[in-house]
Amino acid sequence: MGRSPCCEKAHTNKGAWTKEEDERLVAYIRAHGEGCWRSLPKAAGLLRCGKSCRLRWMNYLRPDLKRGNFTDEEDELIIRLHGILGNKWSLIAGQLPGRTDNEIKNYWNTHIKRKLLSRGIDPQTHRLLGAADAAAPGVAAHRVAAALLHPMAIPATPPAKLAVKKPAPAESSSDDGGRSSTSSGSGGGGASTAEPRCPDLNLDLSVGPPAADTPTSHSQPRAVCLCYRLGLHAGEACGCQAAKPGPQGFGYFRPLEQGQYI
DNA sequence: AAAACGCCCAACCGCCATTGC
DNA sequence: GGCAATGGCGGTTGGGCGTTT
Repeated sequence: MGRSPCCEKAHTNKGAWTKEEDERLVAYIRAHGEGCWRSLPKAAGLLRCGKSCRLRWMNYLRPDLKRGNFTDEEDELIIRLHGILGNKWSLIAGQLPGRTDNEIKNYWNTHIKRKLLSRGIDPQTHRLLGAADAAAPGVAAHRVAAALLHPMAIPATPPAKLAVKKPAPAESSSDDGGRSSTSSGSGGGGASTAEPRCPDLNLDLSVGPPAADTPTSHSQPRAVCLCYRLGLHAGEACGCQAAKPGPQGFGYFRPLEQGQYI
């Protein structure tokens, strides 16, 4: 069941953008804002597919983008977030102001993977390379790797899929909003289901040595609830908002401020 | 100096989720 | 409820550029 192409490829440019195309796109968005990407190319006089325009704007032309090398702090943050979120580049990008998912993805593939490998850590699983077999039941070797990376927060396994849905359709995209509202603003899907989301994340943020018998029992349980960051407040749809570090052991973290990192 | 090689990153592609009719 | 349109995301590709031989 193939889908129709997003545009008439016969009449669209491909490949690198020219300066003139960039200027047209920027001028149009400045005048009209980010609107319907489908119709934007025609309205802006561009022979480009709408998706291509969106990508160009998001990844290159947006005025709030931070260019230049990643700092060591950003490096470590990406590593830690990847440990929590897996290849959810848009979610990771949501935690790094001025960075795009594409940029982070590229940076991961070109730099961080090698960096982790040089540390003897599998970049995909965040486990120590070759140590998984030796791990005793319930004592995952990657916790050791996680501890090497950072004293907190590496999950037992990256979540296969975060149950993320837009909490409310009300706010349309604005500035970075399209991305951040979809990414960090999502997660409200839980609002429609009684099923607690956070336990699904399987966040294992133990710091000390885990209890030998059960993987989920920790002497000093500690976890980050991303629900808050994802836009859930006051107990919406989250089993962990009970969240006093109580029986469930979930800590409840404030959303990050600008320039503040996990 | 030139060819070969490797790296980096912008852009494309295909799929999935959401929205509107 | 079903379908099509659209937006968004993650994986992959390929051209440009710097480095090595």
